[in-house]
Amino acid sequence: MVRKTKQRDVILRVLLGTASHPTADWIYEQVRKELPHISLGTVYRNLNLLKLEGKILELDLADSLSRFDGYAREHYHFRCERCGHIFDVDEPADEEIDKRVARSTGFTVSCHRLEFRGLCWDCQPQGTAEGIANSPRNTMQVGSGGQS
Amino acid sequence: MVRKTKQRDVILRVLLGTASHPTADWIYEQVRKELPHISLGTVYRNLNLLKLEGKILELDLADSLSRFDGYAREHYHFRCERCGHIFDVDEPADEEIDKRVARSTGFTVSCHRLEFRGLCWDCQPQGTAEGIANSPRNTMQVGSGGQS
DNA sequence: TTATTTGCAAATCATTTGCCCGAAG
DNA sequence: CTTCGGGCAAATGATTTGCAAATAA
Repeated sequence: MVRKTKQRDVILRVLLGTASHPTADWIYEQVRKELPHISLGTVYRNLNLLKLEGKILELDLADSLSRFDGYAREHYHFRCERCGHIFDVDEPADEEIDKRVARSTGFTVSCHRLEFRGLCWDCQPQGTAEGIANSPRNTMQVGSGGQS
Repeated sequence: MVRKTKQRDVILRVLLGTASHPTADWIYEQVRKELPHISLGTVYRNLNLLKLEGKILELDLADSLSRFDGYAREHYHFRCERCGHIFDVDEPADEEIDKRVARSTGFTVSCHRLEFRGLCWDCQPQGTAEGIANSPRNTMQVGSGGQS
C-alpha cells in the first residue's frame, strides 16, 4: 500500500501552489526550504508516484527537462523561445482533429500534444510594444520559475 | 568555413534515404556500415551542423531521445504508444491557430508542434481489425527504425 | 600549410536505482 | 513488528566537450 509521507505531501503542496510548470530540480529547491534533508531522488520518486495516481501531470514538451503541472486536465502550452518560460494557453482543445487523423490514418488516436513557440511579452523585441499594450492578458495563465 | 567531409556526406545520405525518424544512435549504426571508424560524437556534431544549415530537422517530440528528419518542411507527427514508432501525419498544418493564439495571448507566435498519440496499425488490439482493413494507408508516410 | 574536423575518452546533466536505515501502519 | 519509503551515492543513458592527430582547402 502507498503510505502517506511528509515529503510527498510537501511536494504536492508546492506543485499546487504555483502556476508555473516547474522542473524537478526547482521543486526540489522549494521543498528543501521546508525539508532540508530531502533528496532529489525522493522528489523524482514521488513525482512519478503522483503522476501514476493522476494527481499531477508530467508535461513532456520538447527539450529535455521534464516539467510538472499540478492541474490534471488537458491543455496546450506556449514556450517562450528566449526566456524558456512555459505558459498555459486558453485555446480550447480540438477534439475533432483526433477523429480526423484517426479517419485518415486508420490509427487509434488517443490524444494530442500541442505546443506553441514564440516570444512572450517580456521577450518581445523593442518597438513592437503597442501590440502588447492592449492585449487581453487574462486569457491565459502566466507561469514563472523553473528554467535557467 | 564549413568543410565538406565524407562523414557528414554519409550521415546526410542515410537520413535522406529513410522515411523513418531515426535517433542519433540509429543513424550512427547505419553510417558505421560504411565508415566503421566514425564516432558517435561526430554523428552528433554533424547532425547539429546540418540542422543549423537547415538541411535537416530535429524533431523535439516528447520523450527524451532526439529524432531527426531529412525533410525540412513543417509537418505533424504521430507516436505509437506501444511500439514507439513515429509517423508523419498528412493533416495540413493549421496556420490560423497561431494567429488566434497570438491574438488571445499577446505573444508573438512563430510556430507550433503537434504530436498525436495512440496505436498504429500493427499495435491495434485484436478484434478492431475491420476498421483497419479499409483505411487509406496511403494518406501518410510510414516510418520504421529508431526506437528500442 | 593551417584551420577545421575527426576519434576517442572523459565530462555533463537529468533521471533512476541499490542498499541500508528509519518510520508508517 | 513488518514493510514501505527515504537518504545517499553510485549507475545510467543521451548528448557534449577537450584534445591531439588527421585532413580538406
